[in-house]
Parts: sequence; C-alpha cells; structure tokens
Amino acid sequence: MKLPRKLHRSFYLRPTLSVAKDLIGKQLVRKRGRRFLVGRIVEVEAYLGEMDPASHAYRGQTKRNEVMFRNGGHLYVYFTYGMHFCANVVTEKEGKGRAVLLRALEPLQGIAVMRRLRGKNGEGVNVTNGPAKLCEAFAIAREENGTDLLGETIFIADGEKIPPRRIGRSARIGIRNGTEKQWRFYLRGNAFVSR
DNA sequence: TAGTTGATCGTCT
DNA sequence: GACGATCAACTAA
Repeated sequence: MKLPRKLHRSFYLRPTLSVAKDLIGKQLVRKRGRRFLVGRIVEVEAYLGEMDPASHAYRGQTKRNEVMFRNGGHLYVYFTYGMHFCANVVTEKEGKGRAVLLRALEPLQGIAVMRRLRGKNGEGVNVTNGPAKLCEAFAIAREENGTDLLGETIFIADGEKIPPRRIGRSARIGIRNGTEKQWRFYLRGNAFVSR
C-alpha cells in the first residue's frame, strides 16, 4: 500500500473544532521498525482548554498536561484509570492548551500486528474501537507523549475526501462536565465507531 | 443485552 | 485522599 501525503503543520494550527471535524477520514500512521501501522480516523472529540471544564487543560498548565500547551501538531498521551493510555492531537498555537482526542480507528494496514498488541481481547472491531484500545493497538504509551506529528515515527496523512453529510456529531463520551457540548465527531455507519 | 463493578496508579486537591 | 477523556468481566433477567 502506498502511503498518502503527510499533513502540514498549518492543518493543526486552525480552530480546534475544524481540525476535529477534518480529522475524520484522515490516516494515523505509526512506524514500527520497518513496518507501518495505518488506521483511518473514524471518531474524535475536541477539548477546548481553559473554556472547557472537561479538559485536562481547564485549570491551566501542569506538569502532566504540558504537551497540550505546545504548538499544534504534537501528540499528547496521558495515562488514566491506572492502566490505560489515550492519545490526543494538539491543536492551535502554542499556549492555547487545546487538543483533539482520538477515539476510534479503522485498521487499514498492519492489522495482524495490531491484534497481537491487543492480545486476546483484540478480536473483531475491538482492535481499535476505543481511545485506550487504539493506543494499545498502535503501541502508543508514555514514551510517545510529546511526539511531533511532522516527524517520521507517528504522523497523520491525508485520506479519502469525506462528504460533510457522512460526518455525525454528538455529545462527548465518558465525561461529567461539559456534556452539553456537541464536540464529538464520527464517521456515520462505520463499524469501528464506539457505541 | 443492560447494568454494575473491579482493576490499578499518577496527578491534583 | 479522591478520582479519572476506560475496559473487560461479571451478574441478572
């Protein structure tokens, strides 16, 4: 499979909600040794920093969320529930503290490797149909926090054009505050979308 | 199949 | 000291 072209920095520096919507259909590429893992992004959520009570960045910058405040185009990986990792794409200019959480992917290349990384629970859509699941399938953990998405190890590439009508929008999942915000975007009808 | 709960620990209060 | 941008196993029906 031929790899599509890598997204430019300017893609990430735009308003977070636009980036979130436009990430649907793009391809997350992870280089492992000489192999590539590729997945189509089918579900994301936007987190808008200081104006969003559900965001890690709501109460300002800390040691944990430092990467969120970097310039757009970095990967923010955090550890939660004592056992899971979740991956975010940092957006907008440095200091804003905004990001887009990757919630689900559709595997395109390297599926066997992803299943192996997931273990016995990685069957069917369970390989990558959740934020912590896709991190495990793509071997994204603490060491990947802060990765520049314009580098060679992890980046996002252009995918097929998705018509606006195919993109669904809803409230975010798994949060207590900010549930009224319709900041979750997903590819309608795709089997890997969670729920 | 819906609803509940245990796992497990870094981070912030 | 409490709890979380989750997941999987378990229970009930």
